[in-house]
Amino acid sequence: MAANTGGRRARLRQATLAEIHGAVRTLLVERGAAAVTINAVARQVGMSGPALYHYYASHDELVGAVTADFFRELAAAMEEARDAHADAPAGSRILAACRAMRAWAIAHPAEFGWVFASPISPLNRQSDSPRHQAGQRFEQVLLDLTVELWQTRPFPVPDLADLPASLREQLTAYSASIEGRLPPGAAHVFLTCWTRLYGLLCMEVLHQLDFAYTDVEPVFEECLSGIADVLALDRADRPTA
Amino acid sequence: MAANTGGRRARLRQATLAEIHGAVRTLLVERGAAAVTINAVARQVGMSGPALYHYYASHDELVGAVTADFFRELAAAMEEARDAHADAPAGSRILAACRAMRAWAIAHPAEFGWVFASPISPLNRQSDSPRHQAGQRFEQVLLDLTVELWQTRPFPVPDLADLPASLREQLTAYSASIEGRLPPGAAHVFLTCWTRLYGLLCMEVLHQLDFAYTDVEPVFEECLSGIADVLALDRADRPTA
DNA sequence: TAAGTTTTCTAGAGCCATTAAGGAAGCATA
DNA sequence: TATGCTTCCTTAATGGCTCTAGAAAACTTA
Repeated sequence: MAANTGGRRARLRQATLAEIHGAVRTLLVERGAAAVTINAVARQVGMSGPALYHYYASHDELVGAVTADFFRELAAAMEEARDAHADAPAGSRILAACRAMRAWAIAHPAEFGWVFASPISPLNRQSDSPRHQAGQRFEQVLLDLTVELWQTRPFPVPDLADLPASLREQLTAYSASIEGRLPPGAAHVFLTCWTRLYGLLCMEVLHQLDFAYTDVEPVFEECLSGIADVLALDRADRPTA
Repeated sequence: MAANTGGRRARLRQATLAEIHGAVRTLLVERGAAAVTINAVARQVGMSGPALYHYYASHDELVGAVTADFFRELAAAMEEARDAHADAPAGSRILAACRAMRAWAIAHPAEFGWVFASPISPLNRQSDSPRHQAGQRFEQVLLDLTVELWQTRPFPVPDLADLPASLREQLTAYSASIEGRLPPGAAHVFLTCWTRLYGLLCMEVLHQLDFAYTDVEPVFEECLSGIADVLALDRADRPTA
């Protein structure tokens, strides 16, 4: 199946894969998730339905592969924002990365919905799936930045003794899972910020805020401002949008 | 189509509708959303697929009708929590209703996922759809409680002049849409709390927190505690879980 | 009992995912 | 150059799905 990575055959295969991914995305954006069927994708790239099974073993796998693309694209957008001012303090780069995340979501609502606001099939939840891998790289971006902030300018953390035992244990486990790069208390702050950000974007994309807001942007900025408070960022570290 | 509401036919029809709703729910809970097909539901109630079209015009409409059930059930659970201690201050009843919301979500994850964490079809977004109606009743619960709190023990609100113009306009519009029961500043506080609560539950249900938490309960309690702070609730108004 | 209404059925069109079996073309080796 | 392996693609077929159409059955009412 997997040919030598350099040959002509391999290059053709890569081109076909790219075309397939493009067709999936086009269908998703223009006609919705339900329109992304194996048959429709195959038609779009000019082959018969079953031929697609030479590239992906199932519909789920195809969806997972393209979703991984989206994760990588989103991560790249955030990394670009992060690195645009490499000399700026970590705090302002965190906010820049968050804004980049929302900007990508606004520019690509269909893709964002697929990435975040849709149930993940069991296949794609396996830790060796491309989707899971790409998701981890994405999570890494904000985590890395938070670690950097923690090391250069530690933010206030709650007293572990004040937290319920169950939460303390979970935070300790999570801290260990990121090789202790953040101690449990700092991990708690990180996760709190992450939850607020992610929750708000999820709701926006799922149209759960439509009943009150037509433009979520100022709400998002207020959320960022809350995050900046929690992370004790200087006023100087808070570029205004 | 619609018979006299009292007759024997009408009663039979109601019974069949109830049986259909029950079958949908069973399939959803036991075999997932993808298993809820017109054919499977019909098989479950012992009729042929097309017969179901005498009750609902489409798969979407059926899903919307059952989702409306779930909204009503959730709203009822919250109302029950709210009314369990009718003499308690509004603040503690708000927290009780929030806990009831999460309790229902935990007890009925599949249903909750359908209600909140799934894209809404255009049909069910129409304001005359049962789903939309039931959703409004649900939203009412926390809104009513917040209005009561605002009237009995007003919480601090931000200075409108400090908010961006766009947000101010949207809040004014929202305040008008609820007949001014909350002024724009109070509406802002309400929506902020609502967003946090909803966002966290959404993420929990969508398994977006699995990478860090195995048990979200203490995280939820912390979120509630934050809400209690924003609403300036007394310590006495904060029953511990 | 006769007419009308409501419910249900079968048949079928047109999708879908997926599997099976086989043909054509590229490519390496004898 | 001839042979055989690999890759890519095809058609055919299975069994599911939504939804439509038209006929039959059941029940209500006059």
